Amino acid sequence: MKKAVEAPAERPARAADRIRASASELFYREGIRAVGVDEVVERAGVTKPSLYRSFASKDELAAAYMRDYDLDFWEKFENPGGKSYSDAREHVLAYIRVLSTRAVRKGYRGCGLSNATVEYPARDNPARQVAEAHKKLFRKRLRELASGMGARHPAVLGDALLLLIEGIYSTGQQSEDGPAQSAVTVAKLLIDASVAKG
Amino acid sequence: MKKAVEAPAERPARAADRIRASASELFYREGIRAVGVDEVVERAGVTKPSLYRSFASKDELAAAYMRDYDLDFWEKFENPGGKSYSDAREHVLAYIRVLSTRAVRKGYRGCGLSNATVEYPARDNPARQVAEAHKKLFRKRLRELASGMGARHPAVLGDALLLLIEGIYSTGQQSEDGPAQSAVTVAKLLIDASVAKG
DNA sequence: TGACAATGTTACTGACCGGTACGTATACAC
DNA sequence: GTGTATACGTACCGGTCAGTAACATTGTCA
Repeated sequence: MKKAVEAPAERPARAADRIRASASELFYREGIRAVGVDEVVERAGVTKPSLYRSFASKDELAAAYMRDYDLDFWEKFENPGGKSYSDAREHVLAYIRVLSTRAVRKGYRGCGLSNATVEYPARDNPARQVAEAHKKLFRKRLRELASGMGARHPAVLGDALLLLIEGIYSTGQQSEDGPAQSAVTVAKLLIDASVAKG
Repeated sequence: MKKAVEAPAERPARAADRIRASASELFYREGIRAVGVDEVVERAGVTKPSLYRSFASKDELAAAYMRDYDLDFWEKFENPGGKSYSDAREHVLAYIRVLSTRAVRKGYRGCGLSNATVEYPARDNPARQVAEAHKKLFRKRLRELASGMGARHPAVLGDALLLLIEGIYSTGQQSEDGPAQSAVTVAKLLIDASVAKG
């Protein structure tokens, strides 16, 4: 036997990676301030010094969480439900459909980036800075898609969609069966009213 | 001389009231978890035992903050800009106008109730419970106003307005000059598209 | 004057927080 | 083997957190 049949590609998983995964889950579910570094390392099955070898501080770990979240977001946004879309209208509607389905379910926690902005009002916080940069790009992307839909005022439709989506993030964690139920209908209304007919 | 010219109506201000005021300001501006009880009492100019004579715990103080915020909110919502409105459409638009003006300014911190929901995901948290109850009522009130506008589907228009407003709260604290700029335009679009013409 | 209520003063607790000094195990190089 | 680098753990630090015990002080009303 060469290498045994077990462990085909499962490397030991670096401590830093385990910590990132653990932090992402805990920070998202419970909030960043609510989770101590001890809890993060315990869940990761490592020890505290391992955390501080890879991350300068808890704030920097939070920033890493933001970057991971950002990456994950764009994957979900650009391929909602695992599919890719060429039509801008269908693209956005698909994202909102998937999102609002999640958002009316129990335990939904909204957008990790928006939540971090609530937890850290100070502009110089590393996590917040990642979140702010993300939101700026997201706004630009939505304007782009609004343009692709043929909106009379792409900036306005882009903003409208952004406000709607952030509204879903927010209300989704305030109650189950919240207004996110109506999100797809509202989005259609918004788009149709913004796109020149004929 | 009777009572001297000074102090016309400024009673000493009960410790509990000073604490409520101090907590409201600090909790709103910096977040509840970010502010310690020591900071609250110091700003109030009182001492810690005074806090715990009037409030059972920090969580209960936070709940009191939520109730104060709730009261303040309804005053602002029902009389936007200090005026009262009989027309539902004008009423909602006036609120959104005032809100979005605040929301594009530096240092805006969104809705204290929504923020508390982000900080405390656990359903049994006292502050969160007040916030959840508030949001339920707010949704109902918006549906009522949508009905007053003559919407074809008041539930949908109510939800649309709620999603929009929560979107303003959220994006307003993510950046200055955010999408809240477009909020009034979007609200008009939404209302006009939802109300039967003719 | 005396009694009561509200508040301040001081000092403390135990738990938890973020962060670190320092020792240890493994693996590969020579 | 011995050196060396990497990756990790044990044990601890000082500070801050929410919350409390015991007592002193004040103002008010009778």
